[in-house]
Amino acid sequence: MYTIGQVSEMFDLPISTLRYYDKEGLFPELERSSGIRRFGERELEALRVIECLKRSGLEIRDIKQFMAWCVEGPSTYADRKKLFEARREAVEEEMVQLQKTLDMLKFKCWYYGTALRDGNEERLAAMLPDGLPSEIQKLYDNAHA
Amino acid sequence: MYTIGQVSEMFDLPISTLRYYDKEGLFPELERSSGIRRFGERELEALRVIECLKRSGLEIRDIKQFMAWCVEGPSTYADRKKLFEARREAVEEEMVQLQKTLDMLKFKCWYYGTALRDGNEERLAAMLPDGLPSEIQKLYDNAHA
DNA sequence: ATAACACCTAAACCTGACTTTATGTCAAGT
DNA sequence: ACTTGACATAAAGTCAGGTTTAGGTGTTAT
Repeated sequence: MYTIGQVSEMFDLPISTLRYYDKEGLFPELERSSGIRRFGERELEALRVIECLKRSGLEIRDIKQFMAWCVEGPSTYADRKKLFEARREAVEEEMVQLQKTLDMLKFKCWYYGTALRDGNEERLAAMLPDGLPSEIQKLYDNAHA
Repeated sequence: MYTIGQVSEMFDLPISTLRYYDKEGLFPELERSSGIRRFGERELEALRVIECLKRSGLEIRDIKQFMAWCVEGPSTYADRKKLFEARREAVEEEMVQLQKTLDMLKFKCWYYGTALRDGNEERLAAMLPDGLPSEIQKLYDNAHA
């Protein structure tokens, strides 16, 4: 069992954040001894899941719902599975978007590298929108698709 | 040249958001005729860049800085290039994180699919942390790395 | 015994990115 | 003339996700 300070160190999260999560119901079975929170393996696993669901874009209130399902037992397995499937789809879509973003950024890196060497954007302006070197053209097209 | 309403439709952004961007200095050379904003090709390209930089995680105030550099001219090519290189690194790192997140989500999908078929988590508990089917073990390990 | 720590709560505060509200201008259609 | 619709502004409001503050408890080191 760990104190809030130890968990804070382990997960590199401010103590205030852990207390906030607790207040929001993210550790529904957290134990206390004379007022002091005692974090067990259950709460550590909860934190791993919280970080995962947060990165997937889920809001705190929905993470709370998930934690409530965990307490409720086997009758909620289907709900929990559906939640993870939905998050999986959301993250896959997000990665597609990020790949486009990345292509735009790579294009802009090339663009300003070229502008810097040329000292102006005149040659570049003449190449747009489809007279670019083929590797660069791919980035440009993908980013603007 | 387009009105704010036309741009709102083209980019599927609320008019209020476009006015907010303008107020924040994201269209530093935006023209007006008798008080009415006239968006030109310059502003449309600015909006494309804004969406890209926002998806990369950049804040409005830093996007404003970039737009100011664009007005300043060729002397800021190096700054602009550095900005895009930094965003590129940030997005690449974000994709690594998202891939881990995705592996965790896939693992949880499998986990709850199995729990649902079993009706409980007992068999699963016995498999953790390293007696999982090898495909699943990979997801689990990567997610927890 | 007193100071230093680590913990506790409730409530106020903060930030970023918008959105809403209240009010007003102006051109076009009936 | 008057209503409608698109535009404008300034200022206030909203929301998520924390963080900070103010005040208190309980154990340990000097």
